[in-house]
Amino acid sequence: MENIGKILVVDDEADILEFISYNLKKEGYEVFTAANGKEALPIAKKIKPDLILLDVMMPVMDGIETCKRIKSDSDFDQTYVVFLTARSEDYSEIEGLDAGADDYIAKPIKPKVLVTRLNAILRRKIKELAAPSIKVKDLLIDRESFLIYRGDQKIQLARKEFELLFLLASKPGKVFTRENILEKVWGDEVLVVDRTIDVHIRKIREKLGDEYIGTVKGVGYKFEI
Amino acid sequence: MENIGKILVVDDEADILEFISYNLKKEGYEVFTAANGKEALPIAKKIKPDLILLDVMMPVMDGIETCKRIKSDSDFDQTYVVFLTARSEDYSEIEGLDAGADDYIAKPIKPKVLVTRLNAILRRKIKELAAPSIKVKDLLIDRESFLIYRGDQKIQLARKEFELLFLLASKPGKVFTRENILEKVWGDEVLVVDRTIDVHIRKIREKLGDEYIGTVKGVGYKFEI
DNA sequence: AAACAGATTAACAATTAGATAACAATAAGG
DNA sequence: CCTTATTGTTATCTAATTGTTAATCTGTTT
Repeated sequence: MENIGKILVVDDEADILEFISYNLKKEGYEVFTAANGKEALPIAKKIKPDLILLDVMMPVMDGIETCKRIKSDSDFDQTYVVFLTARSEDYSEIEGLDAGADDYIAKPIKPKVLVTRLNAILRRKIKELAAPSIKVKDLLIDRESFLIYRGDQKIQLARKEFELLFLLASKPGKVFTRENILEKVWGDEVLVVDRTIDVHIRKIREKLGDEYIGTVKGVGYKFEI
Repeated sequence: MENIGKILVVDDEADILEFISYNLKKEGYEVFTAANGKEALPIAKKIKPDLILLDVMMPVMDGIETCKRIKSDSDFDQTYVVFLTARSEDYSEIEGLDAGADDYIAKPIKPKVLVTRLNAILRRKIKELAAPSIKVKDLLIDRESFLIYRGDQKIQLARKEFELLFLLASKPGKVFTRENILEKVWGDEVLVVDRTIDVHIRKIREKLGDEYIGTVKGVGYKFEI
């Protein structure tokens, strides 16, 4: 569960703080905590979290206000803000998104949901920050245009195919297990069957030729060096 | 049956404690015991067990709570937690896995099942922690790519062959008995005949040459230093 | 040297994993 | 809303891996 990402959790209730903290740590995140907005800001400044999980209702400085301050600070351009909101206070949902939040999660919090959503958000972020293009062998795999260049030939892959190739090519030679691939390309919200991967591999091979992706029976696939 | 692994067993019933303890010791594990969660934590802190076997229903501090505390402590990142749960309380199964348990075993406990499951779990763990590549003699045995490099020559082994070579090479010079090898490479769920190992050894020798794996008659095989 | 124990080896059988094709469901675009 | 492309599933086929058996070989012991 090698997972990158620092998360700052802000809530005034110690129980909830602990509960969330525990669940996120389990997932492999580095977790920091603060009891209210006022406390949170300096901590955030210091640790530069990838994501801030913010309770809307807090004494001293509420979530909305905190979010506004965060979002107006260019230090936090790369930081996602996710609100925690009681289901009934749907008004805060609106206002929260107005204040610049990237997502919100309703209480009561279910660990699975929490983890899944945050994983999804952070995966998106990581992907955006990832190298925009990879050069391997005679290929240029370009995220910007979602095209594969070989010499002056342009090859168009469908999105999933592209992501899959991109993953394999990100570490040529390394064997990725199907589990690996599912987690990285599909994410853990989705449930797809192993054969699906095989089929996408085949599609890629059809378009590019067989020489790029190798099969290691009983283990997985790799980009051939 | 030189088996690595420290196990802490936590249950309030002395009978069960003794029963489990006896069966695990027989298997070669170092076994420690505690009567409840409160007792267990300091012991766990001290001995750093590889696995904690935790009864769900206990006075003083129940399994779920204990598990949560364990899992929120980074000291125990490398520790597996397995629940013991009466079949009927299937609710605890859910909650237990939520609390971060890695597996659970239903009572009534059958020694075979217990031992088999724990072996499997610990084997997985050991594999995860294993070095990704081994250099011996003129070989580089690489888990990332599942390839053997000799100079700039790449040699592809089938999976079982690879695992077998990897095992032997993980401790060059040490003689592994067939029993050893079966346990580590095949796992004890599977039942294969001894000659199978011989055949795999032969296949490896065919691909790599005879100079790497030595036979110690009446004992087993080793990687020649 | 005969008898034995254990290892090697070849030939074969069983199993399993992956490739592939055809199809179904879903999403995207006009 | 219809059409098309993408994405996902399933069933079948193929090939490689894995496992078994039995004959042979090697070395040891008596």
